[in-house]
Amino acid sequence: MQQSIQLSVDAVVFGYESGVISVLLIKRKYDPFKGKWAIPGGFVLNNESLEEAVARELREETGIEINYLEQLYTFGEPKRDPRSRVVSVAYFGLIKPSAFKIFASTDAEEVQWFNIETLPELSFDHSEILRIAIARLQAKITYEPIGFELLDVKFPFSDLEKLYTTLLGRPIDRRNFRKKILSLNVLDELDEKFSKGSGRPANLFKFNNKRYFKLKEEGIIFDI
Amino acid sequence: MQQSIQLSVDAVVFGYESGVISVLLIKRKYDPFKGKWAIPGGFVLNNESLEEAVARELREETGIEINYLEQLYTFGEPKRDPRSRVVSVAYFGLIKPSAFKIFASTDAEEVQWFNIETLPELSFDHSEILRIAIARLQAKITYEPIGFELLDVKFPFSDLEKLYTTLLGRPIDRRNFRKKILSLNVLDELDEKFSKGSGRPANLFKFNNKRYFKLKEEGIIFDI
DNA sequence: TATTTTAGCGTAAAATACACGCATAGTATG
DNA sequence: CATACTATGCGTGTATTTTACGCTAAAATA
Repeated sequence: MQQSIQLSVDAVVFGYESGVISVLLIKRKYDPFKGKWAIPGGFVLNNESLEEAVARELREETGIEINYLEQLYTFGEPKRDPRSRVVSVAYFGLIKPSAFKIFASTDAEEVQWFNIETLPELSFDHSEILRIAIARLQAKITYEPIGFELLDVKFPFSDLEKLYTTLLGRPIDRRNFRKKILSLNVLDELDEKFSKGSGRPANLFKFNNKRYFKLKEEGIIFDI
Repeated sequence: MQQSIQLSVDAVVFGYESGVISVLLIKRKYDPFKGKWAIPGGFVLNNESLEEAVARELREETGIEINYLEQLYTFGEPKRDPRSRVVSVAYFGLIKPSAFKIFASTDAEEVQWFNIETLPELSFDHSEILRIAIARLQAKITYEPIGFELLDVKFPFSDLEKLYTTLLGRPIDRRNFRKKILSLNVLDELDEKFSKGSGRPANLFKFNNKRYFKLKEEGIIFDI
């Protein structure tokens, strides 16, 4: 018997801006689930790798170019797509929403960032995919430094702190957090001050790419 | 253009016995790579889930029944199969080799346990798959208790210790290891002694299933 | 009975995590 | 221009965990 399974890829892209974690969704232009929100994605072409496929679909549907997407999980329940058997390899990425202008095209009627606290109803099993992606994101910050992809190039320390409190969903001791992060030696302190309104102006920091990515590869486990 | 991609599953099954970690491989009966060793696996049927497919292939080719296989990674490079485009979802499992009698059938001409230190040349990109699986196994023991699946029901503490030294590839302090593991409260000490040759006989332990699986779900991180 | 072998307990030192006080450098206000 | 206010950033003591390692116990073997 001939196998008749189709293969797709999906991209869960998270963004962070001033205390809010959001995810990029598209409104589907065609059936099934026409007019409903979904994770960007689509079918893999015969001669492209999975990574090429997911980067292409993301670019086509949302306008976002992302250079690093990590494989999340492969979803293959026989009935997950009402049309036919579709197995989907989900990917996972982080960006600064401000760094890209999003625009809908091809299969997407609309593109929008959604706060992960207030998600709309989703197509297919995309709620499940998103649930797993959010769990991965939260697990990730306990074994990898995160921030480079989500923060501006230059940022005050409090931005990083806020990112972590948001991701962890609980307050952290500012003083101990600072000590721990600085001891990792992945931040370079700049000679620039930054002030937003009242309060003592903060020094700006930037990630030291080399040490940052070295640390990520080593997979440092650090409890916050 | 019609998509023409085939979907397969592969199962990397690790076993442990007296200081040796091994992996289950089959010798391929048909081309491509006829007569070469490979990870067990095969094509997904139209109406079965990925988990059902991998369990079935493993049973058919090797005789092993395994109830828990964890998804490892999906491999989708266009040229990984010389015949046509085949994307494969790889799974990962642990068993006690002694608990099953292996026998080759269907696509397998032979089945055999191989010490992971002395692997033969493998078919397709299976060396790459195995490399990733071994890395996962080694990472896993630092954040999850492992042993239940790999040891006998009743075992002396030194068996667990030996398993860990083997997996970690380095010696560990026996006294501290014992304290750490016992403090997890997943072992029940039995009133049975066990002696293999000279030396003081050891008490036997067994895993307390309930607490063991509870701990696994919580995903305890413990440095050895 | 002495020796060898493996099991298993305890304790001190070092490292790390945790809690929290307070000076500092700006802005806002009367 | 003094005073309050706000957020940054440094330091220090204490609890907890990790690490190192000494030593006794129980059995097989010589």
